[in-house]
Amino acid sequence: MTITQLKYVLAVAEHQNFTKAAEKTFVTQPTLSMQIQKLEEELDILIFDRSKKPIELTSVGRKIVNQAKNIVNESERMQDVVDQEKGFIGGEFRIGIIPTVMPTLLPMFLKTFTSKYPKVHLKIEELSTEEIIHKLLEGHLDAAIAATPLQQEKIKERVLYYEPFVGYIPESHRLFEKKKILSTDLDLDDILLLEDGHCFRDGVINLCRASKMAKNDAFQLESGSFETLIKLSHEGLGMTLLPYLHTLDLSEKQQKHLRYFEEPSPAREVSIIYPKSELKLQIIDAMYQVISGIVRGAIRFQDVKIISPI
Amino acid sequence: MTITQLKYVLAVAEHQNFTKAAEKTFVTQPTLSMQIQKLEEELDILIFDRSKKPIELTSVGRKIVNQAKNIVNESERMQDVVDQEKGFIGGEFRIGIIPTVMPTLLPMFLKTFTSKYPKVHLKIEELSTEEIIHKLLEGHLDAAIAATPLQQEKIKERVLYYEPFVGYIPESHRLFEKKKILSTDLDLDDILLLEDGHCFRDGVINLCRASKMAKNDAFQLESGSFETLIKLSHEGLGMTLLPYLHTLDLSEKQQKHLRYFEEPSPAREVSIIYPKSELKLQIIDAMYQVISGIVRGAIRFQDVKIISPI
DNA sequence: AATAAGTAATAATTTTTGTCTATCAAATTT
DNA sequence: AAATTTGATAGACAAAAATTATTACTTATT
Repeated sequence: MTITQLKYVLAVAEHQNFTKAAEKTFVTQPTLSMQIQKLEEELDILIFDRSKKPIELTSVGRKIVNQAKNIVNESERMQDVVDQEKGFIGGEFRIGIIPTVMPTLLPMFLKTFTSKYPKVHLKIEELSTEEIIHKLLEGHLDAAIAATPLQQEKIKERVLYYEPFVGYIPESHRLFEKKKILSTDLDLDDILLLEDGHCFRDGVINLCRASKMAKNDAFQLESGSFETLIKLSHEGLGMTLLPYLHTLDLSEKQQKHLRYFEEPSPAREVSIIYPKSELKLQIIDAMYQVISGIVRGAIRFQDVKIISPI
Repeated sequence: MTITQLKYVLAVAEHQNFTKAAEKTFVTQPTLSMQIQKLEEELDILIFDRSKKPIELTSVGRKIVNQAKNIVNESERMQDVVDQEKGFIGGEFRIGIIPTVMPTLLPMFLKTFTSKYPKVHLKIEELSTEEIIHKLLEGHLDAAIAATPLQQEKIKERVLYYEPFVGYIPESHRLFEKKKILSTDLDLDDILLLEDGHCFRDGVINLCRASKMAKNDAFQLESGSFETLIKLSHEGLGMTLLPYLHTLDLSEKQQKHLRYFEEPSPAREVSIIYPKSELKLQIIDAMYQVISGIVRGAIRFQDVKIISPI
């Protein structure tokens, strides 16, 4: 059994076709046929059911593919181990970002980062906190940006910035006339929330819980984007809360609806998180430096009270 | 990079000597030299410091060896995956057993098991619960026998038997005259305990805690074996508690000092535990059958109250 | 200091393996 | 029925891995 053979198996399993898999692996089709046959012979099982069109995995085949993924994955980390030691900043870097951070933070640092570290090939994915934790632990991500603290034993956190919550209040709302708002002013029943799965939603709920136990009505409008929430808010359906960086993109007209909290303002903690194995720590360091440098200009320091995202 | 090269690296790292490693891997020494050089060239680092005698790993080398272990380990599991599917019962089976179970249970089932499943090559290690959990998760063990429940997310448990605690009371002791004892009779301050690290010790402490919060004196005799505890007990240093199976080996004279608990007797739950990946499930099944069959004859069913081992 | 033993690297050679081109056979599509 | 797609097979060849033989160096031993 060789790593090459396993890669061939993975390619064929993915494309369900020897010829296409051969192209992708830059060898000829007979090479794949023979090497896979050799592996099947060695293990004394059939990995593929070639009678089906397109080709299918056998039931053992599926398990073998899983194990092959493990092996190939681990083998690809060998180069990371070496890069780590050399202090080389480059190679593939897979990073996950939660949806409520993605659109504001990404444009801010992406250009700077890629021009400063051209050898790093970024692969960015928008993922929920839950998916991020899972993928970090499985080794499918090198790092992620998420709201913290997460209290995950095998994941390290490095705080990038504290992002205050800002109220967005429609003119009809009871809080519109106030200059500054307090967390005790909030009532979960008239706050528009993001849909389930967003940790910013959970943060808001925690914030309200902290002041008073507001009952969550069965019927409540929820949306996947802040833009929609703002529009719904204008329809008089209630106020909403935005993360500070999002408020920077609003029109002047919209800015008039913003109401900041009295200090200490409730805020979310946004961190770069990564597995304790600390592979690619140099790239993580580099990204930390770039992002915190940029955000330092965008968020003035203030006294905040961190709201848990979970 | 090939799996073979990694195996060569591991062999040299283990023996700190190319020639010996070559013998162990059944190739000639130049083969190792060349293949390892090739790998070093590919990764563009030195794995071994050949100037030292005996040869040493470089600092990158150590990390590479770690990663190589991962890869080789995973690759060796491929055969397990296949065996699993074929229902083949054989191959290497690495099992860990806690010290307080080892001497009583092992002789009971070992003969039966090996004669029933001659193709299984058992590798048995005596380990603490902590070490067992660690090794199971790292893939260095296929299964283990330990006191449960452990509430480990990634480990499955299958109860083998419930083993009552039995008091061993010296003649001078206040409880010697009682026919049956109660957990409320116990006082941690006059019970001889195994030394730290044994989960049976923790079980006893939990049992006493459950009845009353006895203060643990600073000076307390502790030992690594029940045999010593019994001797110490005879010296009038206090009573002790034994797991039921241990009491079967005692002399008639010693048996006179045994005092059983009123039902429901406190007991420990002993289980065979294994990773959720469930490789080698057939062998685990087989072992479960053999052990629980044997123990069924040795421990009569009774009403018990399980004491947590952690 | 000379010699022997041990150890890893190197060179030359042989063996094995991986890949390629060319071709075939079966299945699928037109 | 013909054409196309797809995977298996055969033979040739190059690359890679392993072997034997040898060298260079270090460490013990006399």
